[in-house]
Amino acid sequence: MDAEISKTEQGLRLGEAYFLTEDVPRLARELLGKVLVTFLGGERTAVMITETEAYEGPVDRASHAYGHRRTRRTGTMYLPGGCAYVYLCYGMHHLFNVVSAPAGVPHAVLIRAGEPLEGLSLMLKRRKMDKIEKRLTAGPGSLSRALGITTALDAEKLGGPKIWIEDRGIRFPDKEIAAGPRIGVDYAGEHALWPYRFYLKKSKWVSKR
DNA sequence: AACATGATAAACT
DNA sequence: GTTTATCATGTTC
Repeated sequence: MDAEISKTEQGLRLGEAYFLTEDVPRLARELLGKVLVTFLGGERTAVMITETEAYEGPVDRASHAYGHRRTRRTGTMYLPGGCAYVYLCYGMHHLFNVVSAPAGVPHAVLIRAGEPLEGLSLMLKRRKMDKIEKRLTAGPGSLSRALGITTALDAEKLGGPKIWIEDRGIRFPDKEIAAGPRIGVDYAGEHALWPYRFYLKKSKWVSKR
């Protein structure tokens, strides 16, 4: 079931205040249905967010900022909510997170998947694919590649002009949303079991069922 | 040495 | 179609 959104429709850009909450699991759930837009090199691409994960900084063993760890990489998460945290994973994947909470509280939401809405041909080109299929934008590394997001955007504010998030009024009832353990964080012990991953049950644009 | 992954191939059902 | 194994890749600590 594809979201019905015209190519030219615009939504309300979420401002910094939206991202200042410390309730990062709630924010992760709220971001489902929001529209992530990049405008790079004069070209625009957009997806509707379908899968997210919350990382609760200091108290979360799965977070890079567990125990207030502060390094060159994690410093970005201590910025005020509303900017991008982009880092390189496994040497080749640029993973995009939304920094959350006020300055000094290193919470973040990993955006794991989305439904393609705009700039489909450019997304295909960036992914070196020739037809639209799930793997275009399902999975955090694939999503970033399709949207042109790299570590060059680390610490970039989500107010535009390069990258922002819109509310186009798309809403989902709780019964259409699944919550479960996060992916690929087994090293975090029992914290890996926290139900901090959220996704749309009915969407095909999700990395794993 | 570890790491918030993805592509591919081979061996299943 | 699905599961499973393997590996590419480079920054961080």
